[in-house]
Amino acid sequence: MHLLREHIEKIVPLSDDEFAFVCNHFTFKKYKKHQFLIQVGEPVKYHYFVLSGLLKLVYTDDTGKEHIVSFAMEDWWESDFYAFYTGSKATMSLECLEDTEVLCFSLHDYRALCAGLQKMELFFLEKANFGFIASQRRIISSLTSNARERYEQLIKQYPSLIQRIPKSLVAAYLGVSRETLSRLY
Amino acid sequence: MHLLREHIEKIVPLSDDEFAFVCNHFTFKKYKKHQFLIQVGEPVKYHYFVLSGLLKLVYTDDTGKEHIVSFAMEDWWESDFYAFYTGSKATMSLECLEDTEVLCFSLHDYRALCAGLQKMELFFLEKANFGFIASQRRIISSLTSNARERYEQLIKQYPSLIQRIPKSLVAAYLGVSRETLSRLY
DNA sequence: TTATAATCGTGAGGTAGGTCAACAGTGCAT
DNA sequence: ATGCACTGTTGACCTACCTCACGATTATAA
Repeated sequence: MHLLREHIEKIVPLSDDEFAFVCNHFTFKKYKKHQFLIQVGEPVKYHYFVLSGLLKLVYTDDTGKEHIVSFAMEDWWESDFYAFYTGSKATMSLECLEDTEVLCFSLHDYRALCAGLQKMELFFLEKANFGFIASQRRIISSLTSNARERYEQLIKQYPSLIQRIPKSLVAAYLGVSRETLSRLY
Repeated sequence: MHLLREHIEKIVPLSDDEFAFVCNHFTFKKYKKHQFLIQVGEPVKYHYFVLSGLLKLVYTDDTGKEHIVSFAMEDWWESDFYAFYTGSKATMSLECLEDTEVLCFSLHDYRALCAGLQKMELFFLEKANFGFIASQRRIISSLTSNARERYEQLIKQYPSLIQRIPKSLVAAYLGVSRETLSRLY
C-alpha cells in the first residue's frame, strides 16, 4: 500500500487524511500466473496498479496471432483503457506472466477520486500525459528503426524487464517473429 | 473563437464567465503555408489548437528521412508535447501544410487554466486519455497490419484528410515508401 | 509566361524479415 | 520418474517492402 503512496507522491504530496481517502477507492486483488484480469469480449471493470508481479496486455488479431501492446510490472498502471473508460467490451486481454498483486479501482471510484481530491485529478492528468508521450515515442521508434534497433532500445529502456520475459514475448512486443529476434546477435 | 467553445463544451459545459476566463489564457496566431510553428532544437513555448488549416508534426531521423508523427487539422491539438510539457528542446518540427490559424497557450497559461477552473483540468484529462488511446490504436495497427491495411484504415478514419495531403506525406505517416503506397492499387 | 519544383507512377533489383520445419534443452505436472 | 509443453536456435525458402532511376504531369513562384 505504501508503494502506492510513494508512487503518487512523486507527483503530488498527500497528507495522511488525503491518502486515507485515496485508499478508500482502491481494492486489493491477488492473481496467480496464467490468470486473466481482463478477457476479450467482457466488460472491463477495473484499472490496475501493479504492486508486484508482471502482466501482459495482448491484442489477438483475426489470424489468432498475439501482439503485445504493453507489459506492466511493479509501479505500472494497466488496463484495456478504452474499454474501461467508455464502458465498452474488452478488445484486449490482460494476463499474469507471474503471480501478481494489484490495487484497482472502478470507473465510478476513479470519477469520485478526481472529483473529491483535485490533486488526484492532477496526478491522473500527469500520468495520462506521460502515457501519451510514451506511446508517441513507440510510434516514432516503429517508424524509424529496424528490428535490431528497436530491440536495443527496449533493452536500454527496461533492462530488468527483459530478464523476466521469454524472448517470444519480447518478439511479440517488438512486432517481429521469435526466429528473427533469435537471429539478431 | 466559438469553435474553441464548442470544442470544449463537447466535454464540459461552460458559463459565459468561465469561457471568458478560458479565452484570457489563449493567444491567436496566424501562419502561412511552409511556416514552422516549432523547429527542432528550439524551446517549445506553446500548445496549439487549430482553428483552420493543416499542420504536420515531423520527426527527422539521423539519415535525414522525415517521418510524420501526426497531422493536425481543424479542431485538433498539436505540439511537441514532451518538449512543451517538460520545458526541453523540440525533437520534432511542426509545419504548416496550408495557411493556418491557431489558438495557443504557454505552459504557464496551461497550469493557470487547470488550477483556476477544475472543469478545464477535467477537459484536458479527457483529451489526454483519448490521445493515449488513439496512440495505442496506432501501435496496434502497426503491429497487426501491412501497408495496404494501414492505408485503408487511415482512409476510413480520416477520409477528408487524405484529399488535402500529397501521397508522399501519407506514406511518411504510414511508414512506407511513396513508391510502395503508389503501387497498392 | 516561363522556369522550377512538387507530385505521381512504374520498372528493376536488393534486403529485412516472415514462414515452415526440425531439433535440443529446460521446466513443470502427473 | 517420465512425459509433455515451453523455449530458443538454426536452415531453407519466400515475400513485402525498399532503393534507385527515369518520365510524365501538375502546381507554383519569379
